[in-house]
Amino acid sequence: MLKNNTTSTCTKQKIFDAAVMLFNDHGYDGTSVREIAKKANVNVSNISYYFQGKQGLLEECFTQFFEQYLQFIEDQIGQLKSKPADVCLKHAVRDILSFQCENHYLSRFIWREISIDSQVIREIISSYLMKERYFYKILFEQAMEDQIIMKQPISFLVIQLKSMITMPFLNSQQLREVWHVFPHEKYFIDYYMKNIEKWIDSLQITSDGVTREKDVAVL
Amino acid sequence: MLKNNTTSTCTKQKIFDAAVMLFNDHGYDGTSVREIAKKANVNVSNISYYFQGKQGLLEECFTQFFEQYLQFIEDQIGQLKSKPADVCLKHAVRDILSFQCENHYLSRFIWREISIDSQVIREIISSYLMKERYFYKILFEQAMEDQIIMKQPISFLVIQLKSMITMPFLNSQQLREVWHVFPHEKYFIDYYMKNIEKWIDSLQITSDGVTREKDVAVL
Amino acid sequence: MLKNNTTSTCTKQKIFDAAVMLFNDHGYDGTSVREIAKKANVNVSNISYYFQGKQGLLEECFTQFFEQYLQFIEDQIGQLKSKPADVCLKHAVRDILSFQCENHYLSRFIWREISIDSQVIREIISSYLMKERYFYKILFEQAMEDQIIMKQPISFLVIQLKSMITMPFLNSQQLREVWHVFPHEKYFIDYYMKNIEKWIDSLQITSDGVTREKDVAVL
Amino acid sequence: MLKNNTTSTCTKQKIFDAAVMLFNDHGYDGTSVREIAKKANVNVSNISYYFQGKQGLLEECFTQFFEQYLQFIEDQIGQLKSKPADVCLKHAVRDILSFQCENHYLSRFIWREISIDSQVIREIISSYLMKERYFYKILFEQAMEDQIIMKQPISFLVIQLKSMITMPFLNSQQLREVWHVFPHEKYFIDYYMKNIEKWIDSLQITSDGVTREKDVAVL
DNA sequence: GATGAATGAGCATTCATTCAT
DNA sequence: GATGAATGAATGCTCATTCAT
Repeated sequence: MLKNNTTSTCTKQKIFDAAVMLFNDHGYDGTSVREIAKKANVNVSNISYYFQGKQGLLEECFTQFFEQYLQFIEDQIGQLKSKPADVCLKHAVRDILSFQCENHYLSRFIWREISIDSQVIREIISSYLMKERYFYKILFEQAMEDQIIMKQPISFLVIQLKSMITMPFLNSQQLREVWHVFPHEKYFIDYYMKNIEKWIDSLQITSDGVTREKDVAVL
Repeated sequence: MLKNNTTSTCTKQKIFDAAVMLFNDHGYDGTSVREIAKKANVNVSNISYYFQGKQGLLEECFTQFFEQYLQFIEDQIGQLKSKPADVCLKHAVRDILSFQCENHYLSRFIWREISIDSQVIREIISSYLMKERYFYKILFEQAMEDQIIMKQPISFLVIQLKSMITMPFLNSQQLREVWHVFPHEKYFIDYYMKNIEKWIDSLQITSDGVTREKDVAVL
Repeated sequence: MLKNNTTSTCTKQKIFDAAVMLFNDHGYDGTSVREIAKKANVNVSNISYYFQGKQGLLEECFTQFFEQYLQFIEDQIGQLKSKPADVCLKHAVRDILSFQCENHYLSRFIWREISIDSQVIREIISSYLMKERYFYKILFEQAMEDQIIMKQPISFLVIQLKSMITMPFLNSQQLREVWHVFPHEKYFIDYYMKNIEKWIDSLQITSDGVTREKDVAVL
Repeated sequence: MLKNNTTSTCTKQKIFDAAVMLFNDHGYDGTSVREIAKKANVNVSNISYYFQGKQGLLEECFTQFFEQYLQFIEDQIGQLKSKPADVCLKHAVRDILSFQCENHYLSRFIWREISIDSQVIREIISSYLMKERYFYKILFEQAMEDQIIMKQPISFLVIQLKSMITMPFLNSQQLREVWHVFPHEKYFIDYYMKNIEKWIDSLQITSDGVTREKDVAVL
C-alpha cells in the first residue's frame, strides 16, 4: 500500500514537523516517539532510522534553530561598515522576531528546553551560545565605540535584550489567553518592535541630541 | 526508629525540597519519583502518601510559588494611597526579584514549566495568571492616571516587564556560564534592579520635568 | 476523640461486615485492606490488629460461614430417628437456603472464592468439605436404605443438590438483572424450595406409590 | 533471532493460554501480568502489545467463551423444526458440557469471574447474557407449547438447568478431591448427562404417556 | 525505505504490613 | 485500643530501541 507518497512530503520531514509540534506542546521528555510517529503517520522505527533515536531528533531541532538564528546576527555584523551599530542591532532583532514568528513552535520549544540541565543539551548548545555572545558583543561594542550607546556592562544589556526577544514566544500561549496578544501574527512584530527600539534608544547618550537625529535620519 | 531526626526536617519537606531541585534541573517529565525519593532519602511511597502522587507535588510547587509571588504585588497595591504608582511598581519588582533570588530553583522550574501545554498545569495556573493580570493592570492604570507613565496598551508593558523579571532566573545557568553573571547573588539584584528602574522611568512623560523630580524626591 | 462508640458497634465487627461486602463485590484479591478500613470507617492498622492481616479476615469469613452451614445438616442427621430421611434432607436444604438468604453477601463470596486454587483457602476448607461429604453421605445412605431414594452413586446426587443450593446465591446479581428473580427475598426461597423438593421426589422409586404417600403425610 | 519457533505457537496464543491457566487457578485479580508472561515464556510488554493490557486479556477470555457457548444453543434452535424441543434442549446441554469439558480451565474461570461486580465484566457479558436468556426462552417455550414440559415460569427452569451445567466445572477441583469425580474426563459427561436428562424428563406432563413415548422414540 | 514483532529497563502507583506513639 | 507515618515489594503499564523481514 502506497501510503503518503501522494503528498510528496518525505518521511523525514514529516517526523521532524510532528516532533516540533509535540515537543512544543508537551516538552521533550513529555513526548514519546510513538506519539511522534503516530502524528507523522509513519512507523516508529523510522525515527531511529532517520535521526538515530529520539535524541537525534532533539539535536536536529537545536541545530536547525540556531543555525538560522545566529545567521541573522552575523548578517548584521557584516553591515556594520555601511550602517550605524544601533540600526544593525535593530535589524537583527527584527529579523529574529520574524523568524521566530514563522517558526513559533520550534522557538517556544527551544527557549524552554534550553533551560534544562541535561548533558545532551549542553553539548549541543554550548558552541552556539558562545557564538551568540561573540556576535552580540561585537554589535554592542561598536555601538558604544560610536557613542550611540552609553558605556556599560554588555552582559546586562544582552540579558535584557534577549529577555524581550524570546519571552513573547516562550509564553505565547499565556499572551494569547491572558493578554489577548498574538505573537505569531504579523502585526504583533510591528508593534512589539517599536517597544524594543524605544528601549534601545533609551540606552543612548540622552544629553546629546546629535545621535538621536542621526538615528532618525537613517530610519 | 527515628531515622532522620538528626536533621529535624520532616519527610514532607524533604520530598518537596528534593523535588524542586530535580524539577529545576531536569524538568517535571524528566524527573522520576524514584530520583526524588532517593535524593530526599525517603521511601518512594511517601510521595504518594504526602502529595497524592507526582502531580500533587507539581501542584504544590505552583501553589507555593504563586501564592508568594502574587502577595508581593498585592502588598504594593495596598500602598498605592501612600506612594506614587511607579514607586509601588518598583517596590513590587524588587520584592519579586529578591523572592526569586532566594528561591531560584523553584522560580526557574515554574517559569519553564508554565509554558507546557498540559491540562494539569493549565488548571493550576489559570486563576493565578488572571489575578496577576488584574494586579498589574491596577498598578499601571494608576501610574497612567497620575501621568507618571505615558498612556499606552498595558498588555505590552506587562509583557516587557515580566520578560525582564523572569528571564534571568529561567536562564540562570546560561547567565552564569556564558555571561558570568550570577542571578542568585545579592549584588545582581541591586544592579539589575537599576536597569529595570531605568526602563520604567523611560516610560514616563519625558517632556515633563516635574514627574521626574517627584520621583527622585521619593527615592 | 471517641469516634464510633455512639453506635455501640465494635471495631472488629465493623471491619468484618465491611470486608464481607467488599469481598462479595470485588473478590478477595480485588479488595484492598485500605478500602475495607475506609468502608468500616476505622484505621487500617486495626485489620492487622484484630485479624492478623488480610488473610485472617478471609479465614474468619470461611469459618463463620461453614460452622453455621454444616450445623444445619448435622442438626437434621440428629433428626433421622424421628423423621424419614428425605424429610430431613428437605429440612436441611430449606435451612441452608434461609441461612444463605440472610447472609447473601457472605454466601456469594464463599461459593466463588472456594473455587480458587490457593493454598490458604485449601487449608481452611479441606476439613469443612470432608465433614460436609460425611454428613450428606449419611443422609443419602439412610434414604436409600429406607428405599426412599433409588440406589445410585451418592456423589452425583450431592453434586446436583449442591449446584441447586448454591447457584442462585453465587449468581444472585445475574438472576436479578437478567431473570428478574430475587434470591434474597423471602418468597424466592418458598418457590425455589418446591423445585428442589420436586427433584428430590423424582429420585424416589417411582413405581412404588407407598413412599410417595408417606412423604405427603409427613408434610 | 527465532526464539520460540520450535513449538510453532505464536506469542499471542501462548499468552492467552498461559493467562487462562493462571486465571483459572488464582482468579483474575490474583494473577499478575508478570506471572502470565513468565508462564508463556514471553516478554511482559507483549501482553499490552497484543491485548492492550490485562483487561483486554480478560475481555478476550469472555468473548472466546461466550461466542462458542451461545453457538451451541443457537444451533439447536435451528433444529427445532426437525426435532422435538426437549431433544434439542438435551443436545444443546450435551454440546455445552463437551465444550466445557474440553475447555475446563476457561470454563471454570468464566463461571467464577462472572459473579464479580466489576464494571468491565458487566459491560462484556451483559449482551451475552441477554442473548442466552433469549435462546433458552425459545427452547423452553417451544417445549411447553408442544406440551413436552409442564407450563411453569421459565426463569426457574433455566436457573436450575444452568446450575447443573456449570457447577461441576466451577467446582471441578472440589469434585475431584472430595468426591473423586473427574469432570474433564469423557465418561463423566456421559453419566452426568443422564442425570440432567432425567431432570428434564421429570418436567414432562407425567400423567400423559404419549409424550414420554415420543421422546423414547426419538432417542 | 519501511514495517511490526519483540525486548528489557523504567515508569508512577498501590499493596499489606509494621511500628512507635 | 487505636492511630498515622513509614516501608519495601509488587502492581500494570509505557518507554526507546532493535532486528529480521
